[in-house]
Amino acid sequence: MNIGTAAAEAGVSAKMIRHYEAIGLLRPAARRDNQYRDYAERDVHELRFIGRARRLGFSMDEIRTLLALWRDDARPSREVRRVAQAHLHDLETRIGEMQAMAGTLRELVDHCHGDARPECPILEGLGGAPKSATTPG
Amino acid sequence: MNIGTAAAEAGVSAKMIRHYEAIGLLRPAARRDNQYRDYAERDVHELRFIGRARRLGFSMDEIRTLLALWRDDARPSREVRRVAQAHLHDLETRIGEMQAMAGTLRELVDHCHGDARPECPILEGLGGAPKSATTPG
DNA sequence: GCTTGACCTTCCAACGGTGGGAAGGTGTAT
DNA sequence: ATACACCTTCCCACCGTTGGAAGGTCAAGC
Repeated sequence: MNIGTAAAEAGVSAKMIRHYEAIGLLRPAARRDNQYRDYAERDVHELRFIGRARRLGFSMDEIRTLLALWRDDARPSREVRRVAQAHLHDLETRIGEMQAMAGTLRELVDHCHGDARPECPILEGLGGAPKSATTPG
Repeated sequence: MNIGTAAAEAGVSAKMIRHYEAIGLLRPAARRDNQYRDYAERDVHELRFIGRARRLGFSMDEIRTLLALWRDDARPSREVRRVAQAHLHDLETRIGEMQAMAGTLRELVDHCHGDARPECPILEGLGGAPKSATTPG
């Protein structure tokens, strides 16, 4: 199966497949006489694994680890769980940070009239005084 | 004031200040005789603006727009609000996507025993069948 | 045959935002 | 004088992905 077909079946771009191979995430694909990469069902399976992991936000390094565990029939599920949980924690942290951003931003947006007048709490919030001390009385 | 001092006061790295200048986000800084960049209070003010906007997740392009509006005393607050709201929407979308990721991941993690046994719903979830059709009965 | 178009190959560069570091000049304190 | 902290410009790296150039190959149609 050509790289394009494998890509379509796995839900990953051909470009990315070559990239994954280049960075050593995947073993070099088999080649036909014409140098075309040749993929079998099990390769597609692996690519699909990568695609799903990416879609869950795992980093390439994490995926590298997960792939190794996946290939090892005797891995302890403990190790897989550890990787996944670490990433989940990471995700939750980032979500929290973004929610804080969004909260602050929403507050600013909510206080802005959004009309033709120049007064704008958003810009004031961004450019305002750094410390609450030197506010003139 | 030297770039390091300005950086410290504004909460932005000196490296970044030079970068912002290089990409045209900031007007070229004044130079002393020794070629050192020289910053005044109002420059620091501007840098602080950028730093805050970055911390709220605005892109460089959005900040470029916001800076222009900020400098224009006659801008309609409507325009500022539009930019901020668009970014807020963007943030919320991304938060939603990450929450979806986290939700799926948590489900997988919760179903994994996480012990010495190799059975692992996490890997099964990542590598499992793509379509519900060809499941052998 | 010969052309067209879709596919494949490798290689190189870009994005956004930040940081690291080299190689050299300058300021200041002792 | 010497040490050290700071400044300058420059180029490179990260991450994951995409785009394109320049060329080879295959399958179709006429």
